[in-house]
Amino acid sequence: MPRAPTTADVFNAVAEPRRRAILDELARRGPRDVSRLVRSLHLSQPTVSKHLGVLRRVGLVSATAEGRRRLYRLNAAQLRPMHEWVSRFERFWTHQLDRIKQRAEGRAAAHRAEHTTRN
Amino acid sequence: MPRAPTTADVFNAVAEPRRRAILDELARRGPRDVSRLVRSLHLSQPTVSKHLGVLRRVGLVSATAEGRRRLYRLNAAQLRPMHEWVSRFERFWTHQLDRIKQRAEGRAAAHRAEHTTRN
DNA sequence: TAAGTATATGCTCATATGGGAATATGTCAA
DNA sequence: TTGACATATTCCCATATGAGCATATACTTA
Repeated sequence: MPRAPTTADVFNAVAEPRRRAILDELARRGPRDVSRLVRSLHLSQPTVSKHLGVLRRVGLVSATAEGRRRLYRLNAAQLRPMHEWVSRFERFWTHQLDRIKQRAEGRAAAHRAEHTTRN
Repeated sequence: MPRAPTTADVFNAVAEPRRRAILDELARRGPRDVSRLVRSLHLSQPTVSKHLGVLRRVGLVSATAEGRRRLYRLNAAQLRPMHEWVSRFERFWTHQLDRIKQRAEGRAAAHRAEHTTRN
């Protein structure tokens, strides 16, 4: 079974640096039309449109026709599951205690490894 | 310029569901060797090894030789930049106030687009 | 209606991916 | 040593991607 259709989920959509750039831009400056994004991100128009297409498909942005231009607006709520997923790991670098525990485990394993075998 | 080598960064590494599963497992149960992961995740051994390879390359896990098996251990700190990036969007779904503000910005921008310059 | 502007799409190309199967490598046990 | 186990790597294949270019679409304005 080859790779699954990727750009169909938020994690993959956001894995593309330029798509993150687009989201950043929309978050910072509010709704923007395509040409404006093209100018601020220094990308070709088709490239921007395609990335916006991916973001739209996963619901991270929505577009409203505004004459012949299209206003894209951030729909950040779709990032929530991702935020929740990463947040589950927050404790690993936040709490001193966990850091210590983790290091201790590390040492134990290293110690074990050192003595069980000779490499 | 075709696509950039992807699995070279954390965002991409984590875009793969099975790789997230591996990280989840390591986070929940602590260090694990490959066969154990193979069994709990119901994936083939080569598949697991390959995914671990990607995770290792981006620093999300580290391995210590433990006899003929290899103990993989989570290195969640690498997720921090990602956590920080997503967190910047947290306000969009957390605070009622921001939600309202966002809509207001949206309207303002729409208004501007309609009335200001023609590109 | 005919240009002109703003966006979206289609096509092609080079490359990345992930899985499966087979195999290499390294390690332990008898 | 030899054979069993644990893990990594290689090869092949089908498919996904992203970029550039050209073109289709839509709306707007002269």
